Amino acid sequence: MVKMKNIKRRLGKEQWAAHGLKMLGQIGVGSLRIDDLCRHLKVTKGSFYWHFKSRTEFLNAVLEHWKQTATFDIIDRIEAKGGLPQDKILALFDESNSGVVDFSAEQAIRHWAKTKKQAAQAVFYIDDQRMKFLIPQFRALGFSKSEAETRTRLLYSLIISEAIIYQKEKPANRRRRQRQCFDAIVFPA
Amino acid sequence: MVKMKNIKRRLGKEQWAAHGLKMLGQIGVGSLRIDDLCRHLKVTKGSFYWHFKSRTEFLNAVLEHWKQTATFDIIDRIEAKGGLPQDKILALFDESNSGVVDFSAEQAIRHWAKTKKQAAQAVFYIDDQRMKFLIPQFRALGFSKSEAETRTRLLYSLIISEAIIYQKEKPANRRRRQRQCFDAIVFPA
DNA sequence: ATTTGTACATACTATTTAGTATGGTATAAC
DNA sequence: GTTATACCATACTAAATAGTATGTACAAAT
Repeated sequence: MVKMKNIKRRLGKEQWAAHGLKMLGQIGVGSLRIDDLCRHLKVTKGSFYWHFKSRTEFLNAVLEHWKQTATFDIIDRIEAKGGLPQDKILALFDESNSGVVDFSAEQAIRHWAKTKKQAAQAVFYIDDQRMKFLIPQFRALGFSKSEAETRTRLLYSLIISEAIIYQKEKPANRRRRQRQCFDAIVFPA
Repeated sequence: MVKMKNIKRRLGKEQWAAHGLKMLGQIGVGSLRIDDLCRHLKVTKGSFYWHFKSRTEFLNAVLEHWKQTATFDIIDRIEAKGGLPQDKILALFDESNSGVVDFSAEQAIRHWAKTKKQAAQAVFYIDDQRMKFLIPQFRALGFSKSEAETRTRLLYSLIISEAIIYQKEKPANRRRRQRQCFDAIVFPA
């Protein structure tokens, strides 16, 4: 009754948010113009301002969408799949770099967090959630509490950096290099 | 018509670039407005457009300033000081996190690199320079070529992440945590 | 003291942009 | 069918913004 199917042409809030997140990742908050967004979605501002009362409200929706898709959904998928601790760790690492999930907005949002408190809170919360997921996996591998925290930090730093540092490598080379870094963290000699 | 009563200090290109870089780190390229920059420097656009023929040209100058201050100057200082390999590595790590050098623009520029080819080239070049500095230090510590590259990557990822991941820790705690990560990379058990 | 070149102010234009007002259209519910 | 609601277009306004034109102030060299 309440739920309504989305037919091709007409857009819902989620689709606006999804496209907003995509643009955010490409050009950043400061450059995100409503006109451009509308042009990209082939609609006009009349539509935009029906869904959102302001640019700010829209950006908040984008932020929520990011929290959901770039963290909760990923962790849910991994937990549902199950497996050994090292498999879960590897799964998180892979999802972050295989383009399955769009990590291009990470950078933009982290920078955005410097000026917007809401973005800062979201980023802090998300970092915490992701690391809280990783720590028990390392503990299950036999690392001490302190060691598990350190290894989590190292791996999380690697994940973030891989999403941020510009690479010119061929995919195969990159994967081999990433694997070496991964092993150095998860399976220290 | 109004006479100038106050003697103001006049600005050079470097000072414009330095303030530009500072603003860039705070708000990002997309939000960097010339009017704001002028207001911040307490001058008007007449001055700005005397030094730079356009916003784009100004941003290029900012980029050059970043390359100089955030990389070349740092490496020069460390090399001048000398010391053991592990000391140089630690020095680079410390300079990146101790607020001695303003790393706040790193994020902004890396994101900027997604849309501006010149920024992308600069970032790639700078990453390469920094890692090229680190690799020989690890080799001097006895690591194999492959191992040295992996450890360099891990440390560099840590450096970038520490500059990007929002922290709420007390400085003392943070330094201890960083030290543990550092040791895990440089002095593996 | 006059000239020269650097640095800045003031006042303007053209364009872009967020947001509004209002009317139209497609779809689901009746 | 008709109606209600969700979605979108058109046409505006006011403010912001990049860039220009022109005149002024100051310091150093001549």
